This record gives sequence, structure tokens and C-alpha cells, in this order.
Amino acid sequence: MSDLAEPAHLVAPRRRDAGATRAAILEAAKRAFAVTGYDRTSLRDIAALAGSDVALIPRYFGGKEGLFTEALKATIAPDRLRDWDRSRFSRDVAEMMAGAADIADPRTRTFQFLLQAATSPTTAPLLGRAVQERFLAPIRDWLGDAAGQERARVLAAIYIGFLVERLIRGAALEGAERTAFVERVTAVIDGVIGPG
Amino acid sequence: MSDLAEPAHLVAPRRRDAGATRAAILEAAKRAFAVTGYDRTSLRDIAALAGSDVALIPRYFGGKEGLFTEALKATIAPDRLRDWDRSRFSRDVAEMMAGAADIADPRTRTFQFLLQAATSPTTAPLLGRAVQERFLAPIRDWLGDAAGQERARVLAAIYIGFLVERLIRGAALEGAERTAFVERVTAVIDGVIGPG
DNA sequence: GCCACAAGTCAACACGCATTGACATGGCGT
DNA sequence: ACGCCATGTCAATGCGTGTTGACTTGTGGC
Repeated sequence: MSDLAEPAHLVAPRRRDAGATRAAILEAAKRAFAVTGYDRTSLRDIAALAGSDVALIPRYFGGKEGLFTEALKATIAPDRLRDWDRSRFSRDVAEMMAGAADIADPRTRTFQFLLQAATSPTTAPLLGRAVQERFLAPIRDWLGDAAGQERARVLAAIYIGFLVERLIRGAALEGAERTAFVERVTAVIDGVIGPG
Repeated sequence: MSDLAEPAHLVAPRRRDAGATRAAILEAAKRAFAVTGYDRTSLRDIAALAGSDVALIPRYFGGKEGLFTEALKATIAPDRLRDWDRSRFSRDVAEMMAGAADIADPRTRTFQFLLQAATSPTTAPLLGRAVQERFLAPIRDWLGDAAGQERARVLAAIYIGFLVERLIRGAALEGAERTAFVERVTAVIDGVIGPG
């Protein structure tokens, strides 16, 4: 592709260390795949971002697909569900959704990455299982509702929906529309996480 | 790409008619882009699917990107917001979301198509404007709430979220979880479209 | 201080792609 | 019936890609 807005020299000059360069490549891949998607991301871009060489990627990861699947696993990783304050949760989320999606935020990149994976028929099932284990189950636990799997589902769906909306909206909401939006989103989320 | 499961000879042999072939190419592009995404879809695939020739595409659409943007516009097109019965709307949607995403359903393909566009930084702004004009505005009109732009936003976001959830879930919900899910989704949507 | 092997570099390959321009041809107006 | 122009065909070109193999260079153990 082109610019990932990352001066190549931010990468600290490593001594010869296979493990370190492997890790650097993997990190660069997570970023690049999230921003540009699988196909538009070339191994040369990733190598440049990692301050490494293209030829190492087939060698260390067995090819582009190997690198992608490993990046996917690393992205979904047990990333602990923050111990959110339940009384502030809905409003915090609403405020966040009213803002602009920040490309610099790693969470935005992670989400784009997962969304990319969701649109590909081959990676979608893999993603589905990972989401079930590492996303839905924790949410259900957080909700403290052993029987209510569907509540986690609904909450996750709504959450994802607002993330997508924010993504395609681009800019932050302003003025009256913002306050109204925040109010309504808060109410919706409260309706789900509250006893019902 | 490869197989779009469409025997090339299903395309009725046209007489020489630029408009017809243009339309055929556009239709094929909408299908192909929805299934395979922008990058994995080659102009050769589209041409084959349309029963046409590759070289006509740069000629008629000014290149691959031109074809894509036109296909995007055509996909978002004012696609009649069905005159939904307001009293049945939420439950109908909830039932739909509880089912499995059907790849054969053109609407599923369309949605995947749009989601693809949402994750690409280049196509996301374009999509944003299109959604604003052709999705949010009609919804607001349907809600009959001239001042409440944010309500359309929230409804659209939730709708999209459930579509994504259904996509990555893969299978249909069953039994008790299904009924609970439907109930809860119905309530959420009613909470938004109802007076609030 | 040297040596062997891991780690990194570089050039080249084969492939698929979009795009271009020159060529053939069907069909409509006269 | 015929000629002209829009319409469709085809081969060729240039570019970017992933991957490979041979080469160089750094570095830890002796």
C-alpha cells in the first residue's frame, strides 16, 4: 500500500535477534492488516513498517496467510474485559460513540481488523468461535447472568453496531444532536444491562 | 476470483447494445464485489460473469475504481424502505436476526459489500455520505421525527450491529435462547422507535 | 582471535493484474 | 445495398505482488 503514517525509524535498531524481529513483524502486521485489510496490505509494507526485510516473512511465518492467522489469534487474545463500573458503563460508552473514530487508537485498529475478518467467508467462522469464547462469555460473566446468554449477544451486537456507525460517520457529533444521541444510547444500553 | 456459481451462459446473448452490456457489467460487479470484496475481484471475473470482455470496463467505467463507486451507489440506491408496518417492525427484525445469515440472500451479499467498504479508509467516507443521504434520511422520515436525526442514527447503528452479530454467529439461534433473544431485541428496537 | 552457524540482505523469478491501443465486425441510416 | 461508426475482440505492456535461493554479515562459543 502506501502510508501508514509511521516513520520507519521509530523502530529501535535491534541487534540480531530472531525472536525480536519476529515480534516486530507480527506487531506491524496487526497494524497494517487492521488499517488496510488483508489484500491491500503487501508484505513489503509490513516489512518496512517493522524495519525488517520482506524475505523474512515467508521464512518465519510460512507465508502471508500464516502471518495473517497468527495476527488474528494475537488480536483476539484474552484482552481482559476491563472491570467496568456498571453504573458508568452506558454513559461512558455513549460518550465514546458520539466522538470520532480515532485511527491512532489501537482499539479502533483492532476493531477494523476484526470487521475485515468478519466480511471474509473463510475467516468468519474462525472469528465467530473466537468471539464466542473470548468476548461473549466474559460479557455474560460481567453481566452476572448465568442463564442469559442472549443478553450478552444483544449487548455485543449493539456495541458493534455503534462502533460501525462511528466508523462510517467519520466525524464527531456536535451540539444538540450529540447530547440527544448520548442520552438515547445511554438509555438503550441501560435497557439491556439493567434487569429486564 | 474463482467460482461465483453462475454458468456464463445464463447471460442471454445480447445484440450489440452498449447500454445493455454496461448494465450487465454493473450487475455482475455488484454481485462479485459483494461476494469477494474489492481486491479479490478481478475485472476478468466480472467480465466473464457479465458475458462480456475485460477491455470494456475501463472504457465504460473509467477503470476498476469507477466501476466500484458506481456499483456502490447503485447498491445503496433509494432501495425502497419498505412501507413497514410500525407495529410489526421490531418483531419482524428480531425474528430475522435470530435466524442464520443466508449467503444466497442478495441482501446478505449487499451487506457484506457495504461492510467491506466501511473497513477501507478510502471507501469509508464515500459510504458515510451515501448512508447519510439514502439510509438515515429515509429512516428519519419514516420515524416521522423531523428534529430527531439522532434517533435514525441509533436505529441504524443497532440494526447494523445485529446484522454483524448474525454474520459472525453463523448459525440460527435455537430453543430458549432464541425466544429470549427475540424478546429482548424487540424490546430494544421498540424502545428506540417508540416515543422517547 | 577465530570459526561456524544463525540472522539478515539482495536480486531475480513467475504470476496475475488493470490498462492500453490496434484491429475486426455488426447494425443502423441513407 | 452499402458505408460508416459504434461496439466488441484480442494481444501486448508495465507494474506490483509473494516467494525462492544464493549471498553476506553479525555474534556467541571455543
